[in-house]
Amino acid sequence: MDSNIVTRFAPSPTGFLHIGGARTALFNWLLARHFGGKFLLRIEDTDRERSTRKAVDAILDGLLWLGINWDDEPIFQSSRLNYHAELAEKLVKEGKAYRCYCTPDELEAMREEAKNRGLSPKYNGMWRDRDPRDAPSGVKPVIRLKAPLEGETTLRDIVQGEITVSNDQLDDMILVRSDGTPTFMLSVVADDHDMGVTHVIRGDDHLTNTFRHMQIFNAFGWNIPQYGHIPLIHGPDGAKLSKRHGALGINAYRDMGYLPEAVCNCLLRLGWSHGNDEIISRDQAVEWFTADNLGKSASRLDFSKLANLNGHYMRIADNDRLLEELLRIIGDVSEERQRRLMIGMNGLKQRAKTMLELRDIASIYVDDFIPIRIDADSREILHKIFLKLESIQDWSEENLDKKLREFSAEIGISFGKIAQYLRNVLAGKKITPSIFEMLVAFGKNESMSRIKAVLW
RNA sequence: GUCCCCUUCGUCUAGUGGCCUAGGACGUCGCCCUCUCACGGCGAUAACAGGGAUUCGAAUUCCCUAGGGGACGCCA
Repeated sequence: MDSNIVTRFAPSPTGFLHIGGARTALFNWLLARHFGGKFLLRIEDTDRERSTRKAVDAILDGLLWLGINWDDEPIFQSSRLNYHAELAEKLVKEGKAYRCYCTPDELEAMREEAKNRGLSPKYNGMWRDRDPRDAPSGVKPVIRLKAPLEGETTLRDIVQGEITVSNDQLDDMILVRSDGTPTFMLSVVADDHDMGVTHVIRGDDHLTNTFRHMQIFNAFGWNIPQYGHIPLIHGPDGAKLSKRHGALGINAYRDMGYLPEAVCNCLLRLGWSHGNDEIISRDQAVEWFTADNLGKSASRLDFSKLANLNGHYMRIADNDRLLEELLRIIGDVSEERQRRLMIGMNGLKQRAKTMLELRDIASIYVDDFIPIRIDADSREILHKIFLKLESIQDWSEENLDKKLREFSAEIGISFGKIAQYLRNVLAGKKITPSIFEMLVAFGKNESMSRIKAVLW
């Protein structure tokens, strides 16, 4: 492998970019970046019924959000349909493919028969060597590949190792439909060849397709790319990912408050490892990633691990970036409140595992103040605290800390008690960042007026 | 039904014949730190699916069984 490697991600735009697709894209991207090659994008929109522009946008946005960029312009497979059909025609001329006039009913009967005989359900080659002059009139034919009948096909998969399948397991697949449009099998092969793709990492649900793809490559006499089939990601219950659990669009993860670098890191560790390393930056991943350490067994997405990773990336994230992202979630707030958020961000971000949690904790700096009610004893102590605070000029965390601890010793009330009063009065909550941080974030004026509002 | 793949703590994984009385991370549970909550630190918990074979020696190689997954369309 060298800098000439070309990888690709080829989603079909029939829905959003789900977590499995995102991981496939990430692996291909990393492989290309690691070796200084190219990462290309191909939109497989040949199923006109189900493909939508909206889905294309969702996929592109999702990739961009994850920081996965692609080289060259994305290729839309639909624009190459005629060309693909011509290629098939060429194979027919060369005797490597043929027209088949079977009806759906006949095909159904064949599969049924094969099944009854204990074989895998497949086409029986009925028109393979039949004279085209026997063609029934009025039936539009499909074009099928003359696949080898004997021998076996061996795939040297860069993840799964050597896999051999007997050729009699594979039937003469359809290359061109009766309406003249090429099938996925043909289009993928032709496009991968034309795009110069050298390495394909994809889900192992494609494993059996790969043997078919190889036969088509061979029919054309083209070089076959290196394949690496990675296991699918399963839901938390071990079953196939479905809408119920993790099969959400990547945008859903953003909505749940995850940072893209956390999602990437989590995805990267699902099926790939580098010794005992867990937290792996993007640059580090590019440096370390090769197909050698890809795992062969299926894995599940663990949200608590994602959350842990996300907490880490939030803690090391720039405060202004977090503020920007927070404002995106809660909408715009006054300058004064933004100022408080920025001052308090260090304390806020280490208490949140997701942006949503950050939003909740940050509410103390954003929500309108509602004075709590206190009893007479508390009022007396709070009044003393009020007078003390009023006398403090240097409104810094260090000085407030020093002065309030001295004060605690003077009046013989534990510092914990004092902190508890202040916390409750300033924020109206029992769980908050440090009281000094809040005092500074609110500023002396606001802090004093909040205490006043409770006292009187 | 046929073919293919997979199987180490609850989860993600390290491990490529001796360094493994199996390591790390998340989770969980304790303790410490401490103005609450977090963060951080320390510790505990917990796994080689089962059975054969090869070998002086097997989580690591081979075979069988079981369980799980995937593929068998004029979808991609």
